[in-house]
Amino acid sequence: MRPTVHDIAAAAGVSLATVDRVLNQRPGVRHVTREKVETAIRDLGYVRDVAAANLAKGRVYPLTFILPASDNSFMHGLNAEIRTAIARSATERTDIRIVEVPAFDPQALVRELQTVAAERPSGVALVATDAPEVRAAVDRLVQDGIPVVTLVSDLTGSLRHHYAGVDNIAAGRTAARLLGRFLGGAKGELAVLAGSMLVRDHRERLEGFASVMAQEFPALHLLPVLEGRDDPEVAHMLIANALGKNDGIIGIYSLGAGNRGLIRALKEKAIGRPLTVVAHELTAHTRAALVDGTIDAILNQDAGHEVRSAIRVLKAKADGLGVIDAQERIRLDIFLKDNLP
Amino acid sequence: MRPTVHDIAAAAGVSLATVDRVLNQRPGVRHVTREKVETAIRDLGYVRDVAAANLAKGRVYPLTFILPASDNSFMHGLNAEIRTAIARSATERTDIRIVEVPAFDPQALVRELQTVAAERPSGVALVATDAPEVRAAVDRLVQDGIPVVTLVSDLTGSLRHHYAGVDNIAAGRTAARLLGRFLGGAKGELAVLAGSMLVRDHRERLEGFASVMAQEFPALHLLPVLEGRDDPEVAHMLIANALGKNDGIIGIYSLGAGNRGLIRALKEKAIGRPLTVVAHELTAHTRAALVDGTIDAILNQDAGHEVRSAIRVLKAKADGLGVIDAQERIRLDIFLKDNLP
DNA sequence: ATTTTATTGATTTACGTACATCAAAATTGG
DNA sequence: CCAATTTTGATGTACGTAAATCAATAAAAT
Repeated sequence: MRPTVHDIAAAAGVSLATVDRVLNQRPGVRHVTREKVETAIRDLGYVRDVAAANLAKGRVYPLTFILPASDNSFMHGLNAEIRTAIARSATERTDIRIVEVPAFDPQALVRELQTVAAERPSGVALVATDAPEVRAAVDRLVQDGIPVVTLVSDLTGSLRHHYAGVDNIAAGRTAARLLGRFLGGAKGELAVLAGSMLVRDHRERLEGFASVMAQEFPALHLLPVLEGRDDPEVAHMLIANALGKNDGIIGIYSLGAGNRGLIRALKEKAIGRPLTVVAHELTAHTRAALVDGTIDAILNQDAGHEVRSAIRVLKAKADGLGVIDAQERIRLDIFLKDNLP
Repeated sequence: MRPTVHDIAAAAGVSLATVDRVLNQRPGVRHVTREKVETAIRDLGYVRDVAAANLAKGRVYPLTFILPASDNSFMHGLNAEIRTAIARSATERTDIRIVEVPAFDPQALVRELQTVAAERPSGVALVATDAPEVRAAVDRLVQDGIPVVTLVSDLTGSLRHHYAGVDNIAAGRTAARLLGRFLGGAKGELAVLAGSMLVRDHRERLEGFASVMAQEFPALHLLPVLEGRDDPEVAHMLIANALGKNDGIIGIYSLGAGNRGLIRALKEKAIGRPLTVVAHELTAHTRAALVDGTIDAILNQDAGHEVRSAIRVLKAKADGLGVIDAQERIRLDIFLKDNLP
């Protein structure tokens, strides 16, 4: 049987009230007594029954998710996953709120972080915009004792407790090797379509991609990055244009959103032309394109996993508990047409 | 605030005891009364607080994992993951037992299932051997009201509640496409190394592999399957032998265990020879081989995820609750040297 | 109409923890 | 050494549910 507070009290030779004071760091316990209790806790291997504790406290976890107000499939999907999690709130004792802030606007994000901090939620998850002032604002939250996890886009160098997202450098490297190997030693040019070089995850993907290409596939030459602002229309224009005037393009890496435009351009301009395409994010559009052969591979991060992981981690941190690292690692999914879910 | 049993009692105009009788399907409630209570439950959207219920019941979930006594890295890893889960038993209210049975022996598995059934655990997870008598034994367990999930290897057509493992046909298809694309249109022969064709997952992987190869890569010719019995020594002998007498082999698909022997054979016999290799299961050996270029891609199933998923599902089923399907889907991991965890 | 049986209500205890209150004991300061 | 203060103990209530007991009522059988 697992030890209870009663066992601790008996073992330490103190009363239940004292054990409670130690456990919940309430004042009024002498140093030596506190140590006796802590020793007993360690000796018996006591772990607080979180379910019972939460019941007694009537605890709920108010969590705030701060997302950029971007209009693309991925963000819509992320939003939907959070709303699904909200639907489970009753059973999970969470009280989740979604806040949207203008995309790519550090100031707005900082202001929102301050507003959120004032509400003292049990935890905050945010899609980080990579800027020093955001880092500072996050650090302030953490120092205030509020657990923070970054979602999808990390904020390295900050004090955030956890990052629920994929390793984007590895993603770029993986894309490069897939593309390089699929092209089987052919010589030619590669177009790279990104959302914006101002976003950290896009920069990182490009960095990983370029480095593997340079080292291992010298026969493939990278054209200057096309910035589609994650907008299908812009992406369409850029890709159609590039394919139109450059016959040497044999491969495309789309590392951002807005793939709807990319796919349309491919269907118009690349008929009968051998083109190997690797894109990010599995959506209805990219999925169809993968099945019909327009796209050769899709790299994906599972938004549902990211959201559930963020919630688990925030709850655990709020309770001062550890997490199962392997479980919280967000994996890079590689989809070919054969292993679609 | 979420409704409690008291609210249900008030709404239905009955006493707490009656609500309890309905909720826990105890006898002594008239049909009409039962319906009144059930209506109130539905109207108020009552969901039982599982944490409080478990606390009151002092509930633990005795779970039994039945594994084949196979001596390969994957089974060792699976075993280790279950032991890790056992270490979390205290906080998760589980009481997990591992039982080993001779591998590939339906009779032994059936006997064990009967023994286990007699102990009436809250749930059973088993690595299924595909045989009619096993199916029947599993069905008996399920009809007895004991939740059953298959682990790693499924038992289609049985009444098992859930399968915690990957889609092996998709895995084989994916391997075929990776190998085919990496070989870039070259013409030649492919060696396939399996454990045993008596195991369902191996048969399925081969089936998927062969079908994509036949349909989409006609220039590649499959040699007869080599059965290495998941044994490194046998695998080494078979592969060394095949490479020695067939110069036309340009690719290898290893769909079972025993990759240590495969890797050794490759290092001895394939120096300077262009060979594309796709293997299953990420272990210390295959990982090193992927990094040094001996293997080109590894397909993997995360044993930790499988075990945690099996436990979550068994607990949920034992409580008559639903599961989050997307969360319980075991994904096929594709590892290139760039996205290793 | 009376007995038997089936339903229902009322009430209590328990699970493990949190938290509050008041009294008792120990320690500290002067 | 006494008073003031700090520390500790004892005890009770609460959280939402489970489970048991016993009394009370209703319905069915005789």
